[in-house]
Amino acid sequence: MQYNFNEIEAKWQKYWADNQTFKAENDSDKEKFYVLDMFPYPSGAGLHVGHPLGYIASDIYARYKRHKGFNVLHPQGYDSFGLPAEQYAIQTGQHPAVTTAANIKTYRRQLDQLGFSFDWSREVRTSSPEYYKWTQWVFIQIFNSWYNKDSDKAEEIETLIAKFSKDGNANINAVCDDDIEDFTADEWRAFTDVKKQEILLKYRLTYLADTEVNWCPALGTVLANDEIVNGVSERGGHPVVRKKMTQWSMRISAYAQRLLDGLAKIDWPQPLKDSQTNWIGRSEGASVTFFTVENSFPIEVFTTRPDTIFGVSFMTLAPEHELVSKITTSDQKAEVEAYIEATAKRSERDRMADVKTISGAFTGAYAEHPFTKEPVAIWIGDYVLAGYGTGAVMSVPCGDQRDYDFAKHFNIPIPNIFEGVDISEEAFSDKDKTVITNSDFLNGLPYKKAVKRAIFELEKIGQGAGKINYRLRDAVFSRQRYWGEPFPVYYVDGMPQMIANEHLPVELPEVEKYLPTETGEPPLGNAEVWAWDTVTTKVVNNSEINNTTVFPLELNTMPGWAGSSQYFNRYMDPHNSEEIFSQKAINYWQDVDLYIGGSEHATGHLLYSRFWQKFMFDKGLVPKDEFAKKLINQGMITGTSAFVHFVTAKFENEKQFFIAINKKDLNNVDAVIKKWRNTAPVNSKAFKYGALISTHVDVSLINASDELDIEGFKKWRPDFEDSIFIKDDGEVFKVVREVEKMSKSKYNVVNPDSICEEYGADSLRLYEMFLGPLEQSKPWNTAGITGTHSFLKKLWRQFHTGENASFMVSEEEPSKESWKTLHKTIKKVEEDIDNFSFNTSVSTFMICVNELTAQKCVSRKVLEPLAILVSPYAPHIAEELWNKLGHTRSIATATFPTFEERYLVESSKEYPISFNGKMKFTLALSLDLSKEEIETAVMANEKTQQQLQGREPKKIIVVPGKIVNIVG
RNA sequence: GCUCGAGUGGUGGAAUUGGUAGACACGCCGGACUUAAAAUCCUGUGCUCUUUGGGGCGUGCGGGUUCAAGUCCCGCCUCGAGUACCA
Repeated sequence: MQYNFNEIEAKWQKYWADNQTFKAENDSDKEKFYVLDMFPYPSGAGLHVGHPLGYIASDIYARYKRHKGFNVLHPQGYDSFGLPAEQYAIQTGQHPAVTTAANIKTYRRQLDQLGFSFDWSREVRTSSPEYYKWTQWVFIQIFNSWYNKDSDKAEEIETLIAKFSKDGNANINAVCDDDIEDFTADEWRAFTDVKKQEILLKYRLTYLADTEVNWCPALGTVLANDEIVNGVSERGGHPVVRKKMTQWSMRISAYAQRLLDGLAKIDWPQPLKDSQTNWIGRSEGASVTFFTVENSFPIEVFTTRPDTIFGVSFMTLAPEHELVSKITTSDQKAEVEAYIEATAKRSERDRMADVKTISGAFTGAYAEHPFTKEPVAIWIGDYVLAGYGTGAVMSVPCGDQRDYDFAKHFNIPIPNIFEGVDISEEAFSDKDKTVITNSDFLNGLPYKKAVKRAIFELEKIGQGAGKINYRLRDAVFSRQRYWGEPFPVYYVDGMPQMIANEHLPVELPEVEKYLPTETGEPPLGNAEVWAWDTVTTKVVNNSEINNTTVFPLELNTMPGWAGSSQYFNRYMDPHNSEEIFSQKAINYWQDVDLYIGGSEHATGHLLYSRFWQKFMFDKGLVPKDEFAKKLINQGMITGTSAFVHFVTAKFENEKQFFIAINKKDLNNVDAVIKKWRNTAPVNSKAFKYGALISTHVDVSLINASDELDIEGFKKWRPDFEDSIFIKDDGEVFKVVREVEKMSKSKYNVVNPDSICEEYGADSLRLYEMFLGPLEQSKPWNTAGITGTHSFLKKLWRQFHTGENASFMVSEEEPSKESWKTLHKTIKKVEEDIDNFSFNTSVSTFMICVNELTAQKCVSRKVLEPLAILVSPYAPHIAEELWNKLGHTRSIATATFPTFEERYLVESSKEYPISFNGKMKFTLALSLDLSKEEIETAVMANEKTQQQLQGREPKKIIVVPGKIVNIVG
C-alpha cells in the first residue's frame, strides 16, 4: 500500500475539523499551557513557504504539550485592519472589508492544508465590530485614567478630580503635560466645565495634543517613527515631512521604568530586550537651571555629566526652543531668524544625511553660571533636538565631542577641567579615568563622587536636582486612515467626549472615497452618516449636527497596534459580549507561555502590548503585568532568486536583440561573444553589443541544477523572445543564484500549495524544521525536500511490511537493539523540543527509522510510541498510522512515551583511550567503576601496555563516563 | 560611530557546552533493478600525499591557556541585524 499523503492529509484535516479535536476548554483540571503565534495580516498575495515557519514550530510545541497532558490553548486570528487593503480600495474602489474577507479565506485554506492544531472556534479579527468594540473599550479605560507616580500605577480619573477639589494640584505627583499651571481647590471648583476638561486632558493617559508628526503626503497619513525607514515610508517608499497636527497620544512614557524593569522577568531573546532597552533609552543625570542675565529667564537643561559643570563655556538651545525668540538680542535677530528658517526647511532626511556639518547661531544673550556666576553665551544649534530632554544643553566642550566640534567651529573657548589630559585634539569623555580640576568643590573627585557632590550643591542653591531621562516618547495614536478602528469619541465645544460603554461598538461608517477630503481631513471626513446623537445614542447623518444634542464624531482612526495589543487576552474568551474577557477565563489562562513571531516587532507591537498589559494590570483586569513569559523570534526564510544576464546586441541596420550569457561565461563575455559571432550569420560586419544587464527569472522556470527552461522563459517574458542563449558545453543554460528576501517582485516566491500537492504537508512541515535552527534566517531551496519526503515513505514502509506492502505490525517483543533505538529517540526528541531545537530532532527521526529498518523491527511496542513521537511534526501520517494500529481516538490525546534509562544502559560503556592526546583505541568498561578502578583496569589492559612500551605514564586523566587520557 | 549576533565540506547544517569535527540531509561519483525513464535500493564523498599499510593538514586570521580548543582568553578581519547628533 502506497503512502498516499494527499488522501491521508485531507482525511485527517476533515476529521479534526468535524470532531473539534483541538478545541480548548476554559474549564479543566489539567494544567494550562498557552502557545501563541503572532497573528497574520491577511495580504492579497497569500502565504509563501516562509510564512508558516513559526506556525509549524508553535504547532509542534502545542501538540507536544498536549501529549504531555496539558490543556493547551493554541488560537489563531487575523490582524485585519491595515494599509494595503485601504490602498487597494483607493485604487479599485472595492471596500476593504470585501478584499479582507477574501484574503482571509485564502489564508484559512492555506493554513488548514498544513494541518495546524489551531482552535478555530476562538478566531478573532481586529476589523470585526465584535472585536474592536473592546479595543474601543480599552481606549476609554485609558482615557479615564491618570498616572499617579506616588502609587506608581494608573488610577481612575475620578481620584484625581477628588484631589483637585480637595487640595488643588499643588501636591499631585503625576505623569502629565509640562505646561500645567498651579491652581487651588477653590480655583478648581470655580473653573468652567470646559476649562476643567482641558486641564484633565493634560493628565489623562491618552490625550489630545498638537504633536509634530511624520506626515506622508503621498499616503495622506501620519506615520510612526518605526514606520519610516531611511526617511521614507516603510510601505511604498514615499517621502515624509514634519507637520503639526492635533493627535491622540498614549502616555506610554509613564511606564518607561516599568517597561524596563519588566524585561528582567521575561524570557525573551537578548537582542530583542536590548533593542527595547535602547528604545526606552534611560539615562541618569541631573537637571540644571541657568538664568539669563537679562530678565532672568530660567533655562532648564538635562545633563548626564553634572560633574563637568565647571567646564561649561556656552549653552546650546534647539532652534525650536520657545525661549529663543524672547532672549535673542536685536543685533543677533537677523542671523538667528535666518538660521531657524534654514533648519525648518531641512527635512528630517537631510538632517540625517549630513550629521557632520556644524551649524548654529549666537543669540547675543548670556546666562549666569550657577556656581561661578560667570556669563555663559547662549547659542542655538540643530545638533540639539527639541524632542529630547528639555531641548537645551549646557555645553562642555572639553568633555563632549559634539560640544567640542561646535566650540572649535565657532571659536568658543574650551576650558580644561581634567587633570593631566590633553584636549588640544579632541574632547575627553572617559568617565572612569576622570579626575577633575579647576572646579572649586569638585576638585580631585572621581566621576561618581563628583556627580553626587554636584547634584548636592545644585539642590542646595535650588538650581537643579538629580533626574532620570528617557528617550521613549509618547506614542501617537491617531491615523488619517479609513481602514482602522474608529474612536468612540465625539466633540462638544472642541473637547473630546467618550461614548458610553453600553453603546459600543461605534462602527466604521461607509464612505464614497477612501482618500482624505479636499480640505485635508481624514477619509472619515467623507462619511455622510458620522455624527453622534446623544439623545437616541445613535450615529446619525452629519446634517443633523446642532451642537446641542448632536455632535461631530472623531475623524481619525486608531493605528495598527491598537488591535494587536490585547488580542492574546481576548482569545481566552473571544465571544464574550458582556466583558472583554471573563475574570474566570483570564484567571485560568493567566498569560502566554510561549509566543513565537518575528523580531521586526521589537519596538512596535511588542513594546505597546507590554504597555497595554501593564495598564490592564493596574486596572486589576489581568493577573500578570507581562503578557508573555517566553518569546522566540523565528528567523526569516529567504528566497533564492535567479538571474539571467544579457547583453543588448545589434547587427548593422537591423533590429536590436538580446544575447543571454551562461553563468559560467560571465567573466569572459567578450571571448564568448566573439566565439559565437564566428558561427553567426554572415552579415556580422558591423556587430555591436552593450554592457551586461541582468533580470530576475521566475524560480519555477529553474530546475534543481540551476538550469533554465528557455522555452518557458521566452513565453514568460515575450520581450526576450528573439534572444539568443549561449549555452554551456552540456547544452544547458545555467542562471546565477542569489539569496534575497522572498518577494513577489523578485520572482523567488515558492508557494506552499504546490509543495503540499507534490510532497504533502507533513514533508513540508518536517523540511521547514529541518532547514536549520528556528531563530536563524535561512535560504529556501525546494530541492532538499526529497530528504524529509523519503523519510516519511520509509516510516510508512516500516508499518507496511505485510503482503503487497499492506499494514502489518507484530505483537512480538522487540529486540534489545530496537528498544535501545526507541528510547534513544524518545530522549533526544524530548530534549530537542524542550530546547526548541526542532531541526536536530528531524535528524533523530531519520536515524531512528534507518536503524529500525536495519533491525527489521516491526514490533508494535516500538512502532506505537514512535508514531506519537513523530506526530507533533508530521501529524497526518501519525494520525493515519495510529488509526491503523487500532485506536479510535485521535493521536493528539495519546500520552508522550517516557524515556527509560535501562534501555540505553548496558553493562559496560566504551571509553576512548588516548595517548598523548591522540585517540588510539576504545575499551569497554563497567559503568559502575570508580575513577581509580577505571585507571587500574586501563593500566592492566594489554593495549595500554603496548602503547606505553614499558614507560611509566606521566599522568592519567579519567573523566568518568567520557574519556581516559594517558600522557606517556 | 555605538549595541548585539555570526563565520565549520560543493550546499543547508550537527557536535551531549572543553573530550574521536563534519551527525543528518541535499548535491555529486559509481553500482543494482529497468528496453528506457521515473521511483527505489546499495557503495563512496573535508582537503591532500601515498609504496593502499597508512601519513600530513584541516572549524575566518594571528597569538595564548590546557593532556585535550569549533567550543575558553587576548588582538585582528569579514558578514548580518538593530540604532543613530539622546546631551
